[in-house]
Amino acid sequence: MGKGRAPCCDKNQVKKGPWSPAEDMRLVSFIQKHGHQNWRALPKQAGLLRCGKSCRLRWINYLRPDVKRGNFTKEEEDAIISLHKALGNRWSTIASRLPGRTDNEIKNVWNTHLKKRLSFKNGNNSKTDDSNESSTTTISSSSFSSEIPQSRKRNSENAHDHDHKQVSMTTKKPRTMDSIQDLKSEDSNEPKETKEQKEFPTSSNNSNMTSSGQVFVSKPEELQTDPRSDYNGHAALDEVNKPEFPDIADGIQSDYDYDFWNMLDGFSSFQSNSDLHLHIPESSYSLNLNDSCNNWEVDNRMWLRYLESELELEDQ
DNA sequence: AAATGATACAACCGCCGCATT
DNA sequence: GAATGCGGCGGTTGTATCATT
Repeated sequence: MGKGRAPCCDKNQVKKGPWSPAEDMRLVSFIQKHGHQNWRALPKQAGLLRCGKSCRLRWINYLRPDVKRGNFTKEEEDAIISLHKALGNRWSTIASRLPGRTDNEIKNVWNTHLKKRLSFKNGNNSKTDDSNESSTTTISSSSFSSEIPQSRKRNSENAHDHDHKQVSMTTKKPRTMDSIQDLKSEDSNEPKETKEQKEFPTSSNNSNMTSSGQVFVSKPEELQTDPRSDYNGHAALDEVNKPEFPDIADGIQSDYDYDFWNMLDGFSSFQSNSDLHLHIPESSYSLNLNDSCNNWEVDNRMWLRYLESELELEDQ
């Protein structure tokens, strides 16, 4: 290979930085319909001005239906610690043992909490940070469980007019995920990590996908939005439905209203009512794609409709 | 109230390994 | 067997937010 690798995408033609809600919706919508057999081709097909890798990453780390967010339990942390001891920085392998957790997230937790905590425990109380950490050791486990988050929760009133480029990074809105988590936790005890993880060593395999990558819908609640900003939901929905997405790089103002998240929180009820396949057991993976396709397409439409109605965006 | 530092985490980058041609 | 394409992985960076001074 003397020529070196061709870049995976034309860096000048792709958008970088945080994902806007509209992009998220578009990606979710596309994957729900078509799966993700080819990441490289996906952005084009979906009308996204993104690198395929970026799409993949966004999907795996954030938009996947079964991605668990926040609320690292003590057990999970302990598992990470012991797995890291055994495996080292093989985050994806570690992630495969922790259903719903992504390698990226685990990596972050390790780097920001566990590593410090361990070094402190090991007597490396090298001072400030560690002592800090010690006082917040509760944090590490519960930092993700809603104690700390309180403090880190975005304050919707603080709206400065930030460039929307930080939307997703800052719109973690982690706690809104709790509602999902509740739903998910219903079957979180399923033998996921046993069979699945042996067969599917990578973190991406936790998702409710068929072998072709098609996905049983979740609500795009995972969408990162900025509660501070005044999101134009209609625009986002329009974008999703548009065949082309030419100006996504600049055209989408990813501004959500904080209420939007509350609304999404409430969505769980809708979801359960509508039999949305938020958390399909592994056995469902074997379902015939065509059979399930229509169902979740309908679900998807239902979700969009619900969203529109909640946003009062229904066609008038 | 403002400035500064620390923290958290989403996203990017580059490399590697496998599959295909 | 070599070249190429793609997905995946791990390390690192950038920046919003919170805490402290």
